[in-house]
Amino acid sequence: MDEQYRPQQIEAEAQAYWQEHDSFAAREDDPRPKYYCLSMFPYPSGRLHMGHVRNYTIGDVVSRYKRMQGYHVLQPMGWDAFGLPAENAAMERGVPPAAWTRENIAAMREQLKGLGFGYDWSRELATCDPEYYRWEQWLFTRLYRKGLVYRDTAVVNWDPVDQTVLANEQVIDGCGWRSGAVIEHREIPQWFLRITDYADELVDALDGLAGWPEQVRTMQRNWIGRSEGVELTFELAGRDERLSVFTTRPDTLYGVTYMGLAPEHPISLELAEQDPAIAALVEEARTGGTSEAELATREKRGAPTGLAALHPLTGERIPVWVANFVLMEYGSGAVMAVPAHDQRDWEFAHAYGLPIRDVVHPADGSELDLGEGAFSDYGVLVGSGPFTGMPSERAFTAIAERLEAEGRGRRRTQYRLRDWGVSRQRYWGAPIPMVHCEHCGAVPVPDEDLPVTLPEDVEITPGGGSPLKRMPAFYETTCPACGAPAQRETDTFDTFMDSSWYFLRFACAGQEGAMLDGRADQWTPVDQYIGGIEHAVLHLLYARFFHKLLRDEGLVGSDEPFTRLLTQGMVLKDGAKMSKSKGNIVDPQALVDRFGADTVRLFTMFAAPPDQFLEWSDSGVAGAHRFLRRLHGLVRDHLAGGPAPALEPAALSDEQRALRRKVHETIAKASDDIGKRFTFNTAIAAVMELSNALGKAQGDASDAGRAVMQEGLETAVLLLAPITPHLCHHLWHALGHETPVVDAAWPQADPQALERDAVELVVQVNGKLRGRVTLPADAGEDQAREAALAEPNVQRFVEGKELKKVVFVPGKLVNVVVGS
RNA sequence: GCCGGGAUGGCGGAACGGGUAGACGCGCUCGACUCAAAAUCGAGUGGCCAUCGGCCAUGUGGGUUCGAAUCCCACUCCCGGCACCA
Repeated sequence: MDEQYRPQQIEAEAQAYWQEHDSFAAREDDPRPKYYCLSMFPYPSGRLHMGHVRNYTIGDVVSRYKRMQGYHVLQPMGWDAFGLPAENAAMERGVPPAAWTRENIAAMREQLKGLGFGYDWSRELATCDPEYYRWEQWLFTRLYRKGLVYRDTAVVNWDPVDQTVLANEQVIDGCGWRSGAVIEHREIPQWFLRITDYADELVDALDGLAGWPEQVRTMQRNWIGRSEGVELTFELAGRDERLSVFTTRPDTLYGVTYMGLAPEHPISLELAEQDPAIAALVEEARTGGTSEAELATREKRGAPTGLAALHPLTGERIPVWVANFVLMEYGSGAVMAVPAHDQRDWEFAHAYGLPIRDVVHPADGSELDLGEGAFSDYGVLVGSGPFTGMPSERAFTAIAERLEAEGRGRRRTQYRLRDWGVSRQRYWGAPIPMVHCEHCGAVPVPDEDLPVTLPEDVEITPGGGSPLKRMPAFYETTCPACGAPAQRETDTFDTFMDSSWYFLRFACAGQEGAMLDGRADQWTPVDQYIGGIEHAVLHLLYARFFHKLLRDEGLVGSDEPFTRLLTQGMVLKDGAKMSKSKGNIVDPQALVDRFGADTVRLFTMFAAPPDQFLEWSDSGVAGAHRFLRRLHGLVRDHLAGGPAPALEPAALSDEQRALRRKVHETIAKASDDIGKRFTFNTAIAAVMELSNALGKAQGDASDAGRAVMQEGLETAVLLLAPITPHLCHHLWHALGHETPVVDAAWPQADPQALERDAVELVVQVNGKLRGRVTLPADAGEDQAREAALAEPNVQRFVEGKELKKVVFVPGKLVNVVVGS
């Protein structure tokens, strides 16, 4: 064995071994139970960043651990290859997006291999491959025929200078990032998927996702936002139109003191022609970014219309205002406002001096104070005509029934979730397989004409919009239905479409005749999915939706795609997210080159539990490297003594027995940490403790001592094998094993080795630590109490005081409670 | 603004169903080796007082409990998502 730890050499050898033996190929005919471990595939931006390294190290550790546990593991990798950065790079460097993307993929693939991740590369895919996106197009045409796809208008960010649609991230403070022009809202026709048809199932099934973090399930639940309420209509005095509003609080109906209209509402637009205040609101609503965050943080403003709505139960005249916080896109663009019982309505009423009328009082009879804000809890109704005195819950039903009986409203379930707009006015994405014909309308591209291939030899210019719109060779076609000249759709799919089913395609690699085949159900659902918390809602919701669409197409048998989910935290440097603009980027490749992949993997897993932030530390990396060097040295020094004799547990000294207990405690701890809790950092800490203990025992050259050392070193190597696979591959061979560690079994703790004959109890007086006592492991409460009270320092604090009680926690502590 | 999360020594973190706060690592200090430095190895390391030992301490302020980093209430700051970044 080499005197020095040489990671470059060791890692090259291990990687060559895995490649030569095809160690990570997943085969369908393997008899072992399957385990599908999936990490979110990357956008090929050019180089791996620390977030990737962290994500993929977690996935690889889980995969290798499961493999050692006897599972047949599928761990694939691919590329989420469509997206905006490729178009930006094309503009900046004049390289076509396809060429730029494929170069990036090649570079990043090499980086992943250099990190030693155990992927089945034979299943690699890139979403920009026509053989991938053709099936997405195929599915879209199926969904179209089923009525799950429709065309409607949607608002986009329009840059009037660059004459192009901008993404939300390209809008900064309401202005275009390149042109600086004030963004305008434009309504354009787009394709939508009816995700709302699946809203109930998507929200109900969350309860069954026991392997998902509660916070992600909560976020998805809130995102879908199912709420029960009443839709009711208000007549307008002197006009034919009615205002339809939705409320989740019909019990507060008698507290309505004004109505709110969205600035884009037809009535607002009509009044704006006469009323400058309303016109200003309409103008403001037409400009600036369209993101919810941007709209929601605008200062709440409004203007009176002079119109009056008639209360559906009392006939009272209620003033109608145009209010910029009412969104046209949700519901009907109108709301009823109850300032006493809704915080936003309260704030608006305060700002404009509108009346606040309380109609619900706290159920416990406490005073209602509306001076600081609204009271939005349920309570008991007051001043509500025949409903006065009812609790909110009963009034909800009673008022809803009354409105239904009078034909002025109906109960309805509303969702915050909106249908999924999948059209993008961009070039670098999968073409939407539709043809627009003057005679036949929108016609899906027939199966035999798929894929609609994206032309790759293009020039992207700033402000030019999608080059597809300038390519007659692409868009000029004939109608598949009537044969007349027609135009192809030039919009492309949202890239979330691409990433919503890739995990299924990995299972069916190489299938040319269908989107999926029987292998999909053999491998999926994914047993463990790992990725960033930033995908908690959108990607993970869309993927769940797609899985159900594919199920209903008969392509998969399961209801949900991901059994367990691990959401990993971000990698920070100096307390901030790594970014080019902050100049705090750490390049993983430079560290791999300097310390080796094992060091980078070890530090990444050691520095924090996976779901928390990871604060980057250069000296921490050096520390991880030192540990590996010490481990290498321990094995080297041990082997210098020749082969170790067989272990005879009965013949060990007390010290040897204690060391061996440490070995088996470490197995128990690391197994729990890695297998159940995913706290790799504490598993590593435990192995470090073991390694420190082994280092201290190096002087013991007796047969029994060397046998315990051999067992201890083998254990350390096995426990670290998923985390630092290259070094462990090397050391495992050095320790005398013919078969590679990647195929070794995960060690089991020996219950006999774990036995102790004495325990230390902590003694507290009134909850404060005052001493410790050591007792036989089988000592009972009486014995513990006696020993505790006899402890000299304890006596000092108990002396002369009334003994009130003694709390005994077996194996842990004795708490003596005394009077003062 | 709305939804979700976080805050523990000089730093990253540990404490797993309320029971020894600070495991493990980094950094720092001292010592060994060396002409010297680096590397390596050994010892120490929350703050304050001290002889055994004590007092204080887990973002802030309250509460529950024999006992709270952990549970409850109210806040502060930081972070993720908000539907066209991926």
